[in-house]
Amino acid sequence: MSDVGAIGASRATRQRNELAAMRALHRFRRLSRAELARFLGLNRSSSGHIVAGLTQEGLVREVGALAQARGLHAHAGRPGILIELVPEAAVFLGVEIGVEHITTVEIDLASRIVSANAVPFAGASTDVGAAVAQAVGRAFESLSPERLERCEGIGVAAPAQMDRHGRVRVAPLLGWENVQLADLVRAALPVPLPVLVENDANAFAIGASYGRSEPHSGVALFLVMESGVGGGIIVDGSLFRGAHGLAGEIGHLRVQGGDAPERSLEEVLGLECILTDYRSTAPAGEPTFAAFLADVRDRVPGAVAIAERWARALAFGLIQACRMIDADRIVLGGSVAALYPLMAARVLHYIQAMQEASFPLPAIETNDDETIGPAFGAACMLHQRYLSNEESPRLAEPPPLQEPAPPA
Amino acid sequence: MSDVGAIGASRATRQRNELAAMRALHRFRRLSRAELARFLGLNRSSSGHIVAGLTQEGLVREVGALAQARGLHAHAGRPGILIELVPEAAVFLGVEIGVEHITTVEIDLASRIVSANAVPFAGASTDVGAAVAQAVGRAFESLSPERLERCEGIGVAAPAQMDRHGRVRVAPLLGWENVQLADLVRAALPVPLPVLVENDANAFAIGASYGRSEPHSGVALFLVMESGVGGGIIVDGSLFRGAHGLAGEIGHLRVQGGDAPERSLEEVLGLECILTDYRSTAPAGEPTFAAFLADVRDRVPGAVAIAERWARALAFGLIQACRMIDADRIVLGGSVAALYPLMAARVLHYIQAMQEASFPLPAIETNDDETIGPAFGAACMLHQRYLSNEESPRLAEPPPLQEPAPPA
DNA sequence: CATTTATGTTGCTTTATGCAACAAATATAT
DNA sequence: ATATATTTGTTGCATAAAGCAACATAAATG
Repeated sequence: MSDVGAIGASRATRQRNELAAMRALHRFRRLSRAELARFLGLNRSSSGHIVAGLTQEGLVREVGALAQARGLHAHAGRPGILIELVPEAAVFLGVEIGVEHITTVEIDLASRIVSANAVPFAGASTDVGAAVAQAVGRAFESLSPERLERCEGIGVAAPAQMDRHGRVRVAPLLGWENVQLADLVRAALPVPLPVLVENDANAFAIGASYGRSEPHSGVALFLVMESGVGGGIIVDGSLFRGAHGLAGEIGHLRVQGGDAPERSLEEVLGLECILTDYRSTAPAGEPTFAAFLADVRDRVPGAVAIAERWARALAFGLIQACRMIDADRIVLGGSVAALYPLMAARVLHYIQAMQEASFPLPAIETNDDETIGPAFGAACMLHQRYLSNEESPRLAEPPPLQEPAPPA
Repeated sequence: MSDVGAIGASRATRQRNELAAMRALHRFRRLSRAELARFLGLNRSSSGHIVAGLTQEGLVREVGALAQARGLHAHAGRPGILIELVPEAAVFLGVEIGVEHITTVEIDLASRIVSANAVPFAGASTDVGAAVAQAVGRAFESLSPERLERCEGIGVAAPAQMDRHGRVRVAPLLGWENVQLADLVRAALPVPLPVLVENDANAFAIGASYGRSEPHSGVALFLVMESGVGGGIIVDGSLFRGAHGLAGEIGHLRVQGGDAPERSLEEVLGLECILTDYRSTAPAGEPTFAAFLADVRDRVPGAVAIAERWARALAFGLIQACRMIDADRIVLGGSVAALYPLMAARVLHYIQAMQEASFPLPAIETNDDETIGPAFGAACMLHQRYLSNEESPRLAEPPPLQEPAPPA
């Protein structure tokens, strides 16, 4: 049953407040008990109790006797003892099953990357079972027994349409269809663990928006532009999946061609289209994307024309998207995103030309943190779930062992 | 500060659980204490305490000694005493400031319409202050003193872009610009009350989706097609506003014209476009929409051609929208929606023709409940807020009066 | 050095939920 | 009709979490 908003026994209240405290510590890295109390709206003594409990569970600790903000805006008063999450207290795994690679990431309780890894993988020619086995195997390969014991879940990202129950409707790039992916993953685990699966673009969006100290309150659209174009929408810090997990799939928008028949935006914005066009322009040898970028930078007319077309299509897509979801922040990722800085002015020009002035313009950035990707996002999903109230693995723990009451 | 997930003192817990109980009673109309306990995940005795408290506050009552489901699936066991909300316990007002009318609605604690009213109004030629004064005046006009005392808020809907602080950026149809609408409304109130303002399409969407016993879990897109075309998105039962309250504004999508220059979908789908085209086709006298509908029904070629163009544009718009927000339910409202039943097959045909088979199709309905409109939705917004935990007016009440503790 | 200010801790109080037991009211079986 | 089973509503009592107030502590400030 979904959350109906009721609070149960005292212990449930404490559980909830402990998780709220941990979320606050995750967000702000370090807080004194008093700051925590203020942020949570609780009494200082309650905050102290909660920290004591979490400390005993090994989930938080006092950071070396460091004290409060000195220097600028120095306070009078006794400095607080800063508390932080114990990073080693938990492990979350993320895997991306891509078309060409399997990428694995391990993050800790502070949602920081402990290790990351990528290996080549023949996605299109591997059947689901083998792919999952290989991916899960990779994820657990380098996990020491102690960390395995601390593992709180694994997330799997793949270029697939999946519903909220972990069933894959169809994954054209991998040749999957109608697969209970979550169950397959569960079956492949060395130990029972919480499992989440998610579309790769959605996972990317989560990863790219997770853990900022001030979660963007608004609507952010994350695009991943490679051969295909995927997208994910983050609303007030959490993923908007849509009814079937397809929200934000901007790549399938119909693009208006004054000349050609309808095409999907993906066919215009994607790497393949760019390289095909580039090949016909520059017959010399190898039409790599890097060479194309260089040509655009050097203002080679043919390349510039292609880039111009790209910019116009991107502008059109972003406008259509913003009409619907009213995003105020757009983040471009994937290798093709490198083209954006060269064409930013043109894209903005087209955007302004195509819409009335009263419509608020979103901020457009490129994602330059290369460590962030679907695998990281998949791990973050587990991290987020672990720190959330609903269906938290911790809530599913057996009731805390109590010493048998001494006979009175 | 937004909700950080922490729970305060015992009294806050009770408050929260009381509200959860009221939400459950709103959703299911009548529940026994035991059913309520099961639904909330609380103990039966706790449920009893909560019901006792709410009864004393006059918010719920036992419905005449009616008992449990007899007849089909009859139970053994003592029948429960059904509890229901006391409808008269609260009043919520909703007003729509339209271009041609001011509509007012009064609903009760069960979110049922107590009274509704509409008067002609010259929206475009009235300044904001006068419009607000007139609208608020209308809303309170027929409210008896007792019900005024029970009034828990007023919602105002208008065809305007507004942010989440109640500021209107621009409202072309009313000639407003940069107005602090919420403040104006507050100033016009006879007594201080919670105020919410919302875009009319968004308010319509809330009204059309509110109070169903099983809130649609998924994404629903509500369209209002009149002279203009507005839209609102409901996700799992609550409004998705977007970053600036513009989400779902499908009317401003760019439509691909094989022939004409770019147009907004509104210009193609709206009443005006239809009537203009119709006028040029049927030169005889008065080109009303009703006449147009009749002609379409009679298969008059000129009218059918217009309707066909309309169906194609609608299909295009819906597909673009569903690409972005992945809706699984679409509800068409406004007077133009009457055209849909005649063209449903064509619209579906175009939709299927325009997208690949793997994309799940949304269900499309027309809204035929004429009582539902932006004014009702605006009132529902207040109702929803009243029963929600965040910023509930009830939480802002002064602490319950306690008899001074008898000196021990 | 005294003062001010803020932190962390410690008993004690308040209060909401859980539990167990019981009476009440109905369906079902004998 | 009677007995049994089942479910409901109520009532004390136990548990436990948060609030409150007071106090010792530790720094900044004058």
